[in-house]
This record gives sequence, structure tokens and C-alpha cells, in this order.
Amino acid sequence: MSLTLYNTLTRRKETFEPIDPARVRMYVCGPTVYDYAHIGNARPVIVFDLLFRLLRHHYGAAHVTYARNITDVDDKINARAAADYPDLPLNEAIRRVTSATEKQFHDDIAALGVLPPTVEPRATEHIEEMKRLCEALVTRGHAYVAQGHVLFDVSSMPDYGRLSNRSLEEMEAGARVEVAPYKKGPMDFVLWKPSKPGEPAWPSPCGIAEPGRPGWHIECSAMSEKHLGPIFDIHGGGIDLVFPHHENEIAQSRCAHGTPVMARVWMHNGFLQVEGEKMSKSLGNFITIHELLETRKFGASPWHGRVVRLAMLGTHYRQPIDWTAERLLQARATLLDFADLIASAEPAAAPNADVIAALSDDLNTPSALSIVHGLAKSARRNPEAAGELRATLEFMGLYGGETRSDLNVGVESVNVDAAQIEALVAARLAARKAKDFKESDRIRDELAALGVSLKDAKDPKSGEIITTWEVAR
RNA sequence: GGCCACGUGGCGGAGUGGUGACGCAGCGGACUGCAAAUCCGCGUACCCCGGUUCAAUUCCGGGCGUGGCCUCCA
Repeated sequence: MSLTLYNTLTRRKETFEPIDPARVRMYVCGPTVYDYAHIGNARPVIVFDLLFRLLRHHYGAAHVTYARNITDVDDKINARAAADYPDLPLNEAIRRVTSATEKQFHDDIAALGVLPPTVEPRATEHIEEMKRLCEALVTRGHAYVAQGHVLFDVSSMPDYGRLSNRSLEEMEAGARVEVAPYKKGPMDFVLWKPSKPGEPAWPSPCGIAEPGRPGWHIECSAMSEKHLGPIFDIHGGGIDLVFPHHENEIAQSRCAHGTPVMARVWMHNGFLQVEGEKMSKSLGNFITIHELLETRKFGASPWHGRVVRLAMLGTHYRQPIDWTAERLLQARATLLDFADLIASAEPAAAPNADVIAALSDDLNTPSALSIVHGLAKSARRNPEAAGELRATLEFMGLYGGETRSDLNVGVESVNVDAAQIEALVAARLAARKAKDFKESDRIRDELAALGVSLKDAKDPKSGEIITTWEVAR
């Protein structure tokens, strides 16, 4: 079965053909660890986790390498560290910020059913590789040194701007920022820059005497090369990274290695809005993954990670998505329904083939979920279908053994005394048998007031009425 | 200002040059003492205006709306 992916480079869907099927390689831009990851950050993490799972399905788990980096050197980290730990030396403060944030990130996304990537490189552990890239770019005439900076010379690359589909002339005409005086061209960007006293600093490359630190884009070029090679299969991230980040990554890697492409397929997930508005701290609708999972800040309830994941996958990854409490509510109702169907099912050996086919068409999750609903329908009758439903949900990361009450995390629930309920249910059944429907309805109302709802069913063999109950809320 | 996405029924959301995916909600029916659950059935939806075509929601052009990037925010 073939896999089709939309490639930002060519602006169309293409049949995916790995460079080496025995080692399929994907790189995705990970978080900058200075604060809780927000719900917009969660989108690429979930989307590319699903692609990782699909690639493993197609090529074998041992034949896929997925690298997702941690950016732990950045001005925002420095600022945060100085603000949070004013009494500590900056480097110690930075270490505290990055390690705590990294742990938080891992906890958050594990709850979303995200598998660990094959490698998770950190920027600070690849400084030497970045410096070597700087040296190579200067040697090859694609970069120059000016006032302690190493700068990429965009005029040295004829097809700079191909990914974002914009020409140098357009960019310069539209530029609204003041150009630093040491730049040769206005679009030239920083590969390495001097550090101020107290800031993280490393010995500089390219004969620069003063210590410095890397620019933003260079880390991904260095880490992807080290872990995946100079040319690899898939590079992913949010659509807002297309320019300048990915464009500059491409420029650095291709010019340093003299290669025609960096990654063959570039994939970008669409942007996320919250309740119809851009998410921003000033609008007060900024929502972190942590808050979604652990607090009642959004939609008056905490939300189970699988619910968040389903809500995210309900929209195709390239479409814009409007993050609302309503869609979380719907996702939870769906998962609750599935949980009942598969709790006791023996998982099938493989996920449903039609679901795989839908996902293999550029990760068409809405279409895949439509097939999943069909599976759920059969599962009400057929235990085998229930097993297939279970295997499929597990494959998509939408089921990990959660019970109803797990999924209903934080939902106001009445404390029920099971023995008391059972007694009332039995009393109602007795009243029904005696055709005392007034009394049986009274008991049902009494149970409803306790938050317990009843389902009557006939035993198919004996014809006896069997009543099951559950806490509705 | 430049570049780029998106606009589908009450809501969410695929897809397609010609028989209206799927989910939620709603309506009708079956089942039930009545319900719940379940099952069956039900919707003249494709932002506006032109154009191409035998035929456009789907292609092209224009407009409007929303959003993204051009300022190290996924």
C-alpha cells in the first residue's frame, strides 16, 4: 500500500518513497524549553507522532528514525531564568528552567499518547557540530564574519526562498525591520552571535576571538545532519516555521553540504485558534497543555489526554483548527462510547486496513475516524470487530486502557454506595415483576436523582430482564 | 504594503466536474409497561459575483470574510 504525503516544497501530494526503506528518517522541530507548552505546540507533536506510528507500520518499527529536538539555548530562556532565579548565577538558573520545562513537556505529551521519538537531541549538546557548519559555510563562500557574528549570505544561494515561495526582491520590498549595519544584505541571517557577559557562551568559530552562541536556525541543521544525515526523508513542523526558520535551515544545510535538497518532503501543520480568536496572552485565551489536562481553566473541566488527542485529530492536519470546549466535549463523548465497547475485547493483531489506507492518504484522520465509527457500530454486535476497533484505536494512540471514569476526569460525580444502588435496582426489578410500575418508576427517579442511570436488557436465552446501571455524571 | 492559506447542513468535518462521507445535536419509527440503551429511517450544505463546461460546491478570474508569514510564536 502506498503512502501519499503533501509536500510544501512542491505544493502537492506525492507518493512517499524513502531514500532507504530500511532507515526512514524524519525530523520535527521540537519545543524551546522556557515555559509550559501550549495547545498550539501540541498539534505538531500529535500529528507527527501519528505519522511516526504510520511509518513504523509501513516500514517496520526498527526501520524508522524520528528525531525531535529540544531547544535549550535561546534568549527567551535566558530572560526567563534571570526573572525566576535572580539570585543564582545565570547558567545555573538556565539549567533549572530548561530541565524543569523539559520534564513538564515530556509529562504533558505522554498524557497525549505521544510515543518518545527515536532520538531527542538538545541544542547545547551539538555546539561543536554547529560551529563546524559555520566554518564550512564560510569556507564555501556562503557566510561571512562581521563584528563577532557569523552571517549567512543569502545572495550566495540562487534559489533561496523556494520553500516559502518568495523571492529575495519580494522579501526586501516587504521588510519592515531595521537592518543591522554589519549585514551585507538585508535578508542575511545570524549563524553565530557574540554573547553578553553572563550569558551562555562557547568559544566562537571562524577565528572570532570573543565567545558567542548559536543563532536560532543553525541547531536544526546541525542536529538533523548528525542524527539523520545531510539528506533525509521528512522534515515537519508548524506552518509558521516555513519562513524564516525552515527556509534558513535549508539554506544552511544545502550550502554547507553542497546538496540539492535537505529533506525530500517538507510537511507543515495548520495553525490553531482558540474559540475563534488568535491565541495570545493579552486576549486571555492562552491555554497550555498542562492547564487543559490538570485544571478547569478551559471548558470548566480538566480533559483526559486521549480526549485532547482525539479533538486534535478530528481535523485534517493541514486545515486551520478552532480549539473549542465543544469539540472536547464531543471527543469525550466519542471516547466514552468506544471505551464501553472495547473494555473487554481482545485486541486484534493489526489495525483496520481501511483506516491505514485513509491515514496513508496524507494523514486523512477525519476519513479514518469515519471508518472507526463504522467499526464501533459492528463492535456492538461482534466481538471480533470490537477487537479490531481496539487495535485500531491503540494504533492511533487513542486508547491505552482508559475506563469511563478515567476519561471523565474531574467531571463532578456523585459518590455512590454500590450496595445501596444494587439494593434499589433489585427492589425496582421486583416491583416490575409485580407490575407495580408506579413503584418501579419511583425507584428509577430516586436513582436518577442520585446520578445513576439504568439500562434494561433481556437475556437472549432466558428472556429474563437484566438491569445494568452507571453513574451518569 | 508584499506573499500564502482557509470559507461545506444547527455544530464539527471529509470529499468530489455529474447518484448529498462520517460524528454530535434534532425529528420519525421499532423495541419497552413507560423510559434509557440499541436498531431502522429522515437533511433540496457547499461565502458572493462573473467565466470555462452539456454539467461547478469541485476548474479559472474578481470580490468579501477569517487567519498565517514578512519581527528567532507550532
